[in-house]
Amino acid sequence: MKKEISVCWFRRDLRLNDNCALYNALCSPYPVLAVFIFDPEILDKLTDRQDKRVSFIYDTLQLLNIDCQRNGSSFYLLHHDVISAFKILFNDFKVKKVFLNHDYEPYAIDRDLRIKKLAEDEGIEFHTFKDQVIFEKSDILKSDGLPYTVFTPYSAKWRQRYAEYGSEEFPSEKYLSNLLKISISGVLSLNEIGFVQVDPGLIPVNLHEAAIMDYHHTRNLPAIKGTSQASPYLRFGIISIRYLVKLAHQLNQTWLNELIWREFFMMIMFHFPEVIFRSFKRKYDKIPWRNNEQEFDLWCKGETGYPIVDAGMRQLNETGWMHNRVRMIVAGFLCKHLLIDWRWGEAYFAQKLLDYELSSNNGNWQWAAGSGCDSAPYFRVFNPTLQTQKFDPKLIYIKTWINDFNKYHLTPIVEHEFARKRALDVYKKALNEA
DNA sequence: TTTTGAGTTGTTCGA
DNA sequence: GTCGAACAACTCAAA
Repeated sequence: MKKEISVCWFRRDLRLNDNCALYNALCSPYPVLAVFIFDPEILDKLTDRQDKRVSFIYDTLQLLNIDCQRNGSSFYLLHHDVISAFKILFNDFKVKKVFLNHDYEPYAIDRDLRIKKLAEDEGIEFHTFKDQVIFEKSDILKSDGLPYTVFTPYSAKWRQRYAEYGSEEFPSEKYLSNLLKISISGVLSLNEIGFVQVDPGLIPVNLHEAAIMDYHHTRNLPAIKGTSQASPYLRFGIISIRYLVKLAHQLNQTWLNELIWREFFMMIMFHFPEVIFRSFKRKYDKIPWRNNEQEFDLWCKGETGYPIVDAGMRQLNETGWMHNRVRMIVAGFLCKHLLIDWRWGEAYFAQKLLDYELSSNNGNWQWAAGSGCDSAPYFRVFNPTLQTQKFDPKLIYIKTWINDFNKYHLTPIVEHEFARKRALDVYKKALNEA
């Protein structure tokens, strides 16, 4: 007689505390099996067999497994396409209910619908929840019922809603004794998934009250730890968004705004999934990008001859993280100075960033290129030298990421004033003709 | 329906 | 050195 259970399918919510789907699963009448599926459809697209993010996920799952074991359970890891994985689960157990948290990316929406159908065809209940954002999909709409495309009014409505409803709580951690009592032998290794174990080298999160309260003063200075560096943890749901928003709401409205931007871009992608391939402002797809591959390669390697750009790219290449101010500078440089399609930069960041998240990466690249909703006006061209004077005047950040700065004598890939005028001309012409 | 005010993060130029 | 205007109009959101 197979055991009757509920399955909680983890994806980008890798925590046992304050997890909405897990909480609801644990409150179901059946013991809960925690499951993670290494999805070949996602993993096979990764070019680096030493991808730090895979190790990061794997390490996190090991920790969750230890917590499960404390409760007499195990975290069940599978490596199959999702349909096969669920067929295995449905075969090995008498699964009564499946619980999971929403994921808003087009691939994930389609994937989850396929599993929903598979489950329901077997007479298994399929329950999904909002967990990775405070407000999702169409929670925040204009008075005419359409989604916002301008951040500031969206943000105002978001705050108003948050003030009205506050934050819900899903104390899943209190009910872990309802996990299925099971011991799984032969735990899946990273090698079996096709990856090599590496140290993700994560920077610890800085959520000290004082740091958050100073955020609006320090966030633009890449040489100091003025940002929370929470993004990789938030991206995989290791930290709960409800917890971060609560902190932000109490401590710093500028920081809260950044969390609202995250939800804004997720909402934009949900309603306008075509932004993955096209400019939000379609006119901007008329820009004749130069797309010089040698120049792109130099940008990737951090050899443009502009120290602030090169330092940023080297920080990204070495650590998988880049300070936000510097992300704007390097992104603007690629699009404006080099006139390279923002999609190229977006794809490179997607490969490298530990905190890579489709909607934020896309939204921010389109912002830098000027093509996004509510983006920088096209004639705003960052001057790398001025940006350095303003935000890294003592060259501390630059010297941190450019080894032996005294021997750094790269000729600038393009002269600023020339590139600025060229960008303004090309953009102006393309937008006027469109 | 029309009007009004506003719109993440800058830079350059010239008075 | 400081400051306002130009950069470019255009679209959005709300009253």
